[in-house]
Amino acid sequence: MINLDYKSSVPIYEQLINEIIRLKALGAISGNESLPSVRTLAMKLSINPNTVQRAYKWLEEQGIIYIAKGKGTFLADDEESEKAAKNVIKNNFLSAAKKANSLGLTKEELIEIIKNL
Amino acid sequence: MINLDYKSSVPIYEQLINEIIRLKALGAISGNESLPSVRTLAMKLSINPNTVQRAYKWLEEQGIIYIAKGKGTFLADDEESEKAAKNVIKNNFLSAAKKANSLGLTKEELIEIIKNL
Amino acid sequence: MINLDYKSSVPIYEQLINEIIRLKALGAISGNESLPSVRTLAMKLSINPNTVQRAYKWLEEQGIIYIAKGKGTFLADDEESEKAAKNVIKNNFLSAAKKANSLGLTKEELIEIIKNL
Amino acid sequence: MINLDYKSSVPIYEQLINEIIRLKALGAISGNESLPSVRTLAMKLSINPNTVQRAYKWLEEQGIIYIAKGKGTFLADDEESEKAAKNVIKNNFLSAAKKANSLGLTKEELIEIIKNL
DNA sequence: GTGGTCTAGACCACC
DNA sequence: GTGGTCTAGACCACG
Repeated sequence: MINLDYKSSVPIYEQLINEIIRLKALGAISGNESLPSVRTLAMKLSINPNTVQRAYKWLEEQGIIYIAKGKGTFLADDEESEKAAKNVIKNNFLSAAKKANSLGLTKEELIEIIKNL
Repeated sequence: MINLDYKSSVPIYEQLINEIIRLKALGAISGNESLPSVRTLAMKLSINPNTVQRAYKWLEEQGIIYIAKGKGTFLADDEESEKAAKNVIKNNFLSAAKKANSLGLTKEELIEIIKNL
Repeated sequence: MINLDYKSSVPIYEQLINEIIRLKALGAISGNESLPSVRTLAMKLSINPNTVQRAYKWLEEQGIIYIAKGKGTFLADDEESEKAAKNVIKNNFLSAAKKANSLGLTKEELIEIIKNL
Repeated sequence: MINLDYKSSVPIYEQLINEIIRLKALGAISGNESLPSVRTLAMKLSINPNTVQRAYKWLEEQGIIYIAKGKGTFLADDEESEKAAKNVIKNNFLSAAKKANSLGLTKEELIEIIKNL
């Protein structure tokens, strides 16, 4: 199930990207399974088709999904897709960690925070 | 030394906030020391005074600096300033960690990333 | 109806904040209703969009309204909004009461004043 | 003893006014007693003489002190001074109460706040 | 269309 | 001199 927070300052298209990655990580959707069409998903979520398109496009650029014109949109091959998604997430987390570290938090403090998640 | 990337999508005032926190963490500026005036810093960085002021105001709201109208802007007492800054940084890092975790990275994977920083 | 005193020493954005809270308290606007766009309100009040935005941003930080980028600005859910607004007002009144008390007015005198409002 | 908070957003001259009224209310200084000269007080508090002057001037306008040229500055006649000071404080508190009331707090809520001071 | 950021430059209060 | 507010008007990201 895709959850969006329309009040959040995080752009909807970004939330949508995260939700799709999250559902994949949970196993709720899996390799080569087809995703709803842009229009269908937009209607279901009451959002603008452009917004869905934007999310799909980004996911395709990262190799997480692939778009077969005229046929539909699909999760990429399991292994490849998995790797691509993890890479994106790792990089985001990495830069957040680097930033916190450069701003004065030690590695030990960072690890402590994670343990208490 | 303050470095800004004028082309970045990260707002300048936000970069400026980070830079000031970073300089404090490095010990380049410390307790109760005065910061450049809004106008002076704006000229030095070739940005608008309003942008500097926005950064200063935010830092004051967080308790990292304090502003004495008509006199100038100063770092808060070391202890207080330190605590306020750490809080901000921790919260930022915490939400990044939560996100990565919800998107499928385990705590162990996160810790591994930090160790390799 | 929003009333501003352009000659007052009270900043316009602050007056605007108060007016919006007041209209909410009066029930003139209520839960999840949309507020005028930044530009529209600025034109109606003959003030600068930046000034409206500053008020909106502050109200959002307090949880009284929420801002959906690209869509508009809305009152928060009734309950949440109510609580946030009361908090702000209480704090303001509290500091005024503390001040009057420290300057020599007894609690009884303060209560007397309120009864005669 | 006069206490000023140089970090506060409240202007120094206003804090000084409050402190003098407070000391009078506490009985630490009383009727027709002389106040320090502008210069002396400015030096003692490490502030600008203009700032002291401004506070004295305002207090005189309100009838709380009187300035005898060449002789010094004095608290006004006890009764008169008392009344003038109370008036100022009452008016300030009154407008704060009115504001809170118009923004949605009932008289009962206001009284409750005062009881818990 | 919406809000978010930024510039250029003005005027004010405070010290 | 300092910071605080405001205007006029630009450009951008988002839906």
